[in-house]
Amino acid sequence: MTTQRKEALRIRLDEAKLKKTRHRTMVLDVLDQENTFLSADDIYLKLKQEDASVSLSTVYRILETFVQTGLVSPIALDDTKPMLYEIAHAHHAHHLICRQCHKVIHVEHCPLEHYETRLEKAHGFTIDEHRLNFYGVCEACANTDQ
Amino acid sequence: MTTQRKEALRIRLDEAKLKKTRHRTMVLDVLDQENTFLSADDIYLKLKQEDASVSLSTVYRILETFVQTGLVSPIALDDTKPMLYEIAHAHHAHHLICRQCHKVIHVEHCPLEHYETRLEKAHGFTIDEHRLNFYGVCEACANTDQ
DNA sequence: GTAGGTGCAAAGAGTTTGCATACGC
DNA sequence: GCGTATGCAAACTCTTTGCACCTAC
Repeated sequence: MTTQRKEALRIRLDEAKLKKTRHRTMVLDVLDQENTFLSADDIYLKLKQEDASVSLSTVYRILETFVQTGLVSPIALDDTKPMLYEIAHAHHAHHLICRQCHKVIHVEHCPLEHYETRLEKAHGFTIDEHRLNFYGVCEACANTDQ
Repeated sequence: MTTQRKEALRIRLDEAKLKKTRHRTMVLDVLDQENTFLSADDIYLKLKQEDASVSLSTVYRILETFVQTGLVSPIALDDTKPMLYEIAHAHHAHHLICRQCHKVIHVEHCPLEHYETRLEKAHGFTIDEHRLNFYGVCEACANTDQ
């Protein structure tokens, strides 16, 4: 990790009003670099490669903190057991998720804004969030299949 | 459970090519009656009220069978730990989920069909399914809040 | 009668927690 | 130096599995 990059990560922790510890910086770095859904264990293993002295429970605690401060979003993908996490994106986004390679494509455009208002009126519901994911097979996997 | 209702449930099991056991009928009955998301444990407790001799592992095994035959859909709701299940609906549906009482409103209309085609072309992705859930507060909960 | 469904207990996976120590501010 | 982050181990929750027995067909 370059000094410059490290500094950028530390600034983001600072903005979230969190102590800038080595482990938090590393977890944020991994999530930011990968830019995909990762489990606590995925992150733990990656950290291990750089620094032997990390514990899985710390990763869980850091992720909990990050979720609460909005740095990271938890994602209940499909019917997978371990909870997955991704770096929070500035914009509300949807996902195209490949069932084979688990690659995730982020779709920033949201077609549902007007529809949401209609739903609220129709059902007397106050909506604060929606989650939309598409599942299928990406181009690369479709090609390697044959 | 009336004889008539029991018979209707048994026919549905038969159509799924499953042996019509007492426990399977009961699990299907609970899911059908409640028409909401239930965890394996929720179902287990309800069955216990009618019949003491049921085990939780049987409920899990029945749910797995039902999911495979398409009678029931597993739902990874939000960031909840236990997996939830609901009776499979004939039509693709979306959900309005109340964060307070966990009531679920089913929305049968889907505004995404054309959008999905556009996405497929734009990203070279073959989409086989999408999941759309709205989170917020229902009318009843909003009223009791004050 | 046979294939497969079920109960029980034990194991497994993922996650959380208590406590002593280490570290950021 | 104070408050909190962390490591370790143990506990906890949800789910699966092995095996003997039972039930639907």
